[in-house]
Amino acid sequence: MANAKKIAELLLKRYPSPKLALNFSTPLELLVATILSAQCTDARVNEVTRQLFKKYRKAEDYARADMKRFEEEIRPTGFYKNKAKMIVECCKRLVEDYGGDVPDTLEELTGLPGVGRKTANMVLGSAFGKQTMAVDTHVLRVSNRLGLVRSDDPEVVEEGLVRQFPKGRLTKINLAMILHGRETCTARRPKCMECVLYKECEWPDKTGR
DNA sequence: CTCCCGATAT
DNA sequence: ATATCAGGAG
Repeated sequence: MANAKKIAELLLKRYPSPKLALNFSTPLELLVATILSAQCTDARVNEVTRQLFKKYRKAEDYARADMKRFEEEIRPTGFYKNKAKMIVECCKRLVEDYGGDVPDTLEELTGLPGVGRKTANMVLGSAFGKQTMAVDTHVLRVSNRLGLVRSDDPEVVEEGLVRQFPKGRLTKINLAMILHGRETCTARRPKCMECVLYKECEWPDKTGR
């Protein structure tokens, strides 16, 4: 079993104040941006939301959106028909059940259309200041390579990481892991030689490059 | 399990 | 040419 305490310490030293690369200023904006980010780079999401957030400011705005127009507005993020439907349906529900506000519990968030566990944890952690571990593709990969939790089931990884890391720093560690996965422990050609976790890592395929 | 979707790195 | 990119629904 990998040394979670040591890994957390090194990770936070490398990323002292890690933040999401997604641009947002409200829980609703983060919710929309996170849905758009599925299988898409954060840079592209930010390009799209820069325009989108000027036009759609409240859940009511999305709930009333013209589907065809909205699909075109988010098209570059891919999966645009699904995402458009998810966001609009989700916001209709926000209006009907939550007075247009974004709820702040895991149960309520995952009950919304288009909102899975990863999206819910991301919103809770970065928009509501709660301590959560959102397991996306980066966290999944980094956790498995390090040997922290070996599973391809995001929920299993989440529970394992929550158990091993200090509760009060979960969100920071979460964001640091995401940055580490994006910049260093990349899916293709990870930069093992510049990795601050090299000595803690149990991955057998560490390239010598 | 498949499908949704386009762009980019390798 | 193929894997992958801040996933989730049916």
